Amino acid sequence: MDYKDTLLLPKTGFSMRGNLPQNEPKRYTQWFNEDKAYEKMKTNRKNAEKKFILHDGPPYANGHIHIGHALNKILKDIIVKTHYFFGEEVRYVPGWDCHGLPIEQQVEKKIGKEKKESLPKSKIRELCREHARKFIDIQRDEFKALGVIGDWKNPYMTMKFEFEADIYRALCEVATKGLLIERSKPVYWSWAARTALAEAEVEYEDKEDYSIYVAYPLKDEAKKALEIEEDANVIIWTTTPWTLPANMAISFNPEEDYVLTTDGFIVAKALHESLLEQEVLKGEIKKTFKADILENLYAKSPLNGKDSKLILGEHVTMDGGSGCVHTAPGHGEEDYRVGLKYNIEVMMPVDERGCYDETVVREGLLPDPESFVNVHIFKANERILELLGDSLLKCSKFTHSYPFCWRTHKPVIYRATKQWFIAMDEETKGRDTLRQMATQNISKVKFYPESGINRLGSMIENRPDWCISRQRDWGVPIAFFRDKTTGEPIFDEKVMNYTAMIFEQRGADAWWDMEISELLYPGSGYNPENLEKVMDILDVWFDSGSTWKAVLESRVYDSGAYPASMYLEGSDQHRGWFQSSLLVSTAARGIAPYDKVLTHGFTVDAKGEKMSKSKGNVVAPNDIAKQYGVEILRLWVSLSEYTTDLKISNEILKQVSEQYRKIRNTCRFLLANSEGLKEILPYEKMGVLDRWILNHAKKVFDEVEACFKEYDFSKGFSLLSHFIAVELSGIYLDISKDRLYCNGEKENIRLSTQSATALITRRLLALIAPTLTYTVDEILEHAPAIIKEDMDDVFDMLYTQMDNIEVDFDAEYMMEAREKFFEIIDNLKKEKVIKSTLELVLVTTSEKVAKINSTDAEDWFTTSGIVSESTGEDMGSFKVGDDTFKIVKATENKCPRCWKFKSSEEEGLCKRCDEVLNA
RNA sequence: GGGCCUGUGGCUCAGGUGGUUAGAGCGCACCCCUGAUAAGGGUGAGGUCACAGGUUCAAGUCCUGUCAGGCCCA
Repeated sequence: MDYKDTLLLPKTGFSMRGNLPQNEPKRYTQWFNEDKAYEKMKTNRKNAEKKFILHDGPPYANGHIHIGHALNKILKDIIVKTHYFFGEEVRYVPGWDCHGLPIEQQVEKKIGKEKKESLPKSKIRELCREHARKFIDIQRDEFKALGVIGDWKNPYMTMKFEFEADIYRALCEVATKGLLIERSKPVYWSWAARTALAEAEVEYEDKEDYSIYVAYPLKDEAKKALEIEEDANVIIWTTTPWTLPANMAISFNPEEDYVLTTDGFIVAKALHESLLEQEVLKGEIKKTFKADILENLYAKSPLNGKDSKLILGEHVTMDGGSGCVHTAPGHGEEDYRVGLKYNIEVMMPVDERGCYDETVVREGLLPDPESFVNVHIFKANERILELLGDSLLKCSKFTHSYPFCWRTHKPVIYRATKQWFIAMDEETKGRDTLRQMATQNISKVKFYPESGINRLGSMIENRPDWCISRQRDWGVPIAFFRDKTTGEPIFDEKVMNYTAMIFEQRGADAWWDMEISELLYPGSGYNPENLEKVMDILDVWFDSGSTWKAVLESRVYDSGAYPASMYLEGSDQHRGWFQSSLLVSTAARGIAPYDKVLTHGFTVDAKGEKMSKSKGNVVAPNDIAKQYGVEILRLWVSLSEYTTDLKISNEILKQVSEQYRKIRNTCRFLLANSEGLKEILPYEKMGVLDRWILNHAKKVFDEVEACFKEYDFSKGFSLLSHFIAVELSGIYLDISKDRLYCNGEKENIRLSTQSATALITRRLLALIAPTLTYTVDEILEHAPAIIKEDMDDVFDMLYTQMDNIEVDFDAEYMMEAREKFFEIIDNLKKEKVIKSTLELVLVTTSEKVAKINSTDAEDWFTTSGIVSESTGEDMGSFKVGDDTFKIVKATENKCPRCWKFKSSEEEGLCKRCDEVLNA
């Protein structure tokens, strides 16, 4: 007779394999239908004690998403859900960054430069808007395909009218605090196109230039500092003679040695030899000194006799030239920076066409200055060389890589123009400086990982004033009026409020479309004739830096509150969004916009190298979803140490798939084994093995919970995986089979195991739900009532801690015994002496074993008995402490039903099975 | 070149304030089961803790330097 049918074998509709790539999209579609999942999450936690608000950092609305986006959004989703399944109210409103140069360039590429220039600004902006909208739709679908849940029905976009108005309002707040200033700063300038260029609009090409060494005589004070009477000249080197009229200073390296030569020249010691070889000078070293003794003294320009300040700068290198750097703050980024430090005026004698203007006359920058006015700078080089006369120590030509305009393909120049800045070090209206306030605010933020505070802190400490103006079309205008007669901007609150109101209704396009008279509120008292519009737009970092206001504070979004609980982005955003948001929020409100900042690293390939198209090691999220399933990608995120670089490759994904399979199958078995249970057995009626696993699970789950609450998912999942593989699947489920399969349906011994299984399953599912939301949802569909309770789907789940129950079971001792037992068993099996441990009986007088119920004890080792003495054939023995365990062959017969060797007669049922069948 | 960070078996990760033969899971090899079966179980082999110095009775753990990699600047 086949007794198989009399057993209570596992039964479940939950399949072993998930067919994730085929099945995931269907479930996701249901979740996102009418934002059902997100709405349910909001409803279920209404008025929860705690609230967690994740404020989304906006991706740029251009292109498809890559694996980095996927990591970012999945991690956000896991964190939001972690808070959710632990019982908190959550908010997550995703958003997009829409303005900025890359989109403008895409549009220009599409319609061509000529057409772009002929179209009205509002038309171009409309095309940019279309482009952004198209990619927002694409990316939104791609993010949803990753199972990321949020307010997809009403995401934020920085180009929405209300949003543009709020960005502008944030700017007004900064202005009102007195932190908005105008100053000249050099930018890339295409004289051919008469426009400022962004970094991305510059291409490098070869260009032939002069290489000249020029002598600048020291003034008396400087000579005195050097303790010399005779004349001495600082030698500078430059490739752009035309910038010499704007020379304001000479920079020395503060660390390096400088020398005075016998022929009266001053150069860096490290370069003296090379200058001798080039025959720039002939003298030997007469005196060595550090440049700080010359600091703030003067040399004289050989061109115009004006003072040139001697200053110190870290940017001065020893890899060429003379170690004494010609410094013209109007014509170079580094020159400008060091100039700021020494309070040096920005001289800018070149107009937008690249010609000298009246400045050269007014300031006397050249001899016979009138003859230079309207002369193009590149045509002035030769005349300037001539004017230098004997001061020109050496002149040659060479070819080097030089920035060119990407449209006109003409060389560009650095040219100082008026720009808008947010002042870092201005003490206005009785407040600390922005830098001080921001630094203080950082100290109140909790960083994950903690090193983030150093990174953001040192950036705030060292950054220059924030230049927020751009000379572009696709952005929020710096919409201020300027008084034509005084040149002063008008920061009148009523005027600004009215402008903001217009933007809210018509978008920022109004700034281009409407007349000044229309933009002023009726009865403002200003004369439109005497006003002009500032036509610069805002740096897009200011846009995203304002999202705390435009999203968290806005009534347009159900986004939670300001400040947010957390900002979460890649570590590159220390430079970007974390900083811009901190500065705008601190400037406007005096506080940081976030309580916590969490950063993740970048995705790299198996070798730890960055992904690039040229290397061909790029992994696309969609390919992973199609090959492995989104759950695998999500599990990869949870298993990875995200604070550092994250490696991803086929091998790694395969490994993650194995882990997923283990989790899935264990859950399957858990479901199958708790099937049919009506209610949880009271703890005091449970068997010792069941009490042991409950006790152990409690310890593990508590620890996992603590890890997850600190966002340490990889550690939490390691603990969980270990528990699932070793104690749960490896031991407990294996040793429970006899009790579950062979005993009667209503027997306590069976109900006890089922109860422990159900209690563990509920918590286990809630712990993995933030990561494997899809899988848990699928599990619940097939879960028996005792696990499912009144839940409709995964979103009804709530994690609760397990009860603490005591157990009189020395797990460490019993584990050791089990390990030693199986060491011997392995040999017995390999030697073909036995096939199954059920053929064996253990003989021991161990007190620790004696106090355990004998059925539980034999199940622990999966043997047919544990006795204190036996006459069976000796198969080996082992010791735990002082206790001896002897392994012997079972002397009774194999029960055809339960396979234990406990039957008194051949082919006869054992006592237990007999009772079960005849009950 | 500067700032921040990372480097433990094939893979993913543990290793408070330095202290026994460096741990785990996965993978791999071998074996068992066929009543979780495109599952389950057992045993085992894998590590110069990137490298080189130093501090110390003692260093994966502290210090210095080098190399490799990442992000951000210049």
